[in-house]
Amino acid sequence: MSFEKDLLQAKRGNLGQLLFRCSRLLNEQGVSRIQSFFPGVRASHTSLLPHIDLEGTRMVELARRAGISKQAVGQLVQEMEGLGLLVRSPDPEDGRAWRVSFSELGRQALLQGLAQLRQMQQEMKMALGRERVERLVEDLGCLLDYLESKPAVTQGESSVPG
Amino acid sequence: MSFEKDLLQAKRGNLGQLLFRCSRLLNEQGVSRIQSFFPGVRASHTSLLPHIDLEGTRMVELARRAGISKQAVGQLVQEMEGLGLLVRSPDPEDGRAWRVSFSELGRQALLQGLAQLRQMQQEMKMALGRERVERLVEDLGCLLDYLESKPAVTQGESSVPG
DNA sequence: ACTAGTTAGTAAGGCGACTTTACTATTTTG
DNA sequence: CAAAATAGTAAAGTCGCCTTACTAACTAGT
Repeated sequence: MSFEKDLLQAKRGNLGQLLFRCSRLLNEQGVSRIQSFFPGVRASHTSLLPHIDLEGTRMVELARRAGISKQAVGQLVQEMEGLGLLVRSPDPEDGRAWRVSFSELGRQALLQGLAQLRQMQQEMKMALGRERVERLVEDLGCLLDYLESKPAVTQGESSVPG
Repeated sequence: MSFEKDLLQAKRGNLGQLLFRCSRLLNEQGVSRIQSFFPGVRASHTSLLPHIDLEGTRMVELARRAGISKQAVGQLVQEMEGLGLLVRSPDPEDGRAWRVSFSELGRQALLQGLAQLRQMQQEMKMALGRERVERLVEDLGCLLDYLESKPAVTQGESSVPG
């Protein structure tokens, strides 16, 4: 039970740490690229985009898909509506509901954003090799499936020493 | 230039999205395990732990290593000191400075936490295969090196349509 | 048709994890 | 020894959420 050894081992090759830092860096770089040609957009906005269907999506459905509260979605949508990227139109089938969809400007901005992402991935492939990047995507997909399948915490009590 | 096609392609196999979600899930599961036998610890606390040396580390150095402000470190350290996990002692070489180090309880709690992490990684290897997990760690290491070597934004202006 | 219960969305306030700006107390340097 | 740098603290602000509490609209049961 050598504390130092455990500690050292934990520092290098810690999957969680690696994931966290990669995720943060990649996200920062992506967002800063997008902001450079579309100021006002923030990182949190982008989390909603992949969940908006072309024919429009209800806010409650966006909240469900993104895993955040209706109120948070409300705020994000309001901000992006203010930027002219999204539009809300009343749901024809339900007087309480609204459908959120892309404006024409939003569609074009999104296309630009996607082009940036493709370029980033391209640069990454040039630096790391196409194979490695594709392998990474595949392995991460497996990992995500695994993590999402885990039913929260499966653990008996442990005693706290001291 | 089909919008639908681009959108669909972006949704599946998006490295950023994968990283973000894996990172978040893994972190949540790890923290919830740790909390189950050591309540009061929060996710943000753990971000500091790998940077605390055995012989103690100055707060300004912790801030530098963790990439956050001195004030943020100050708050985290204060909270963990309150939990009895860390201790601050005046730096013998500098009257302004304090050295942050683990208390005996903190060391034991950390050992338990590390054991949990090892167990998580073990379960993961059983589910995904040892090879895949090790490959993932290695590839993520490469990706991190690449991302950290990038000098912020290298980009010319793009015109915003509209 | 009318009440009861559910659902879509809004409002207000709070919290966690930071940051910025401004400060004090030391230390180093010229 | 004065000037600049550095370690840490204090206070207030920001961002991205959540919880609680509501209104308005829809749906089902009688």
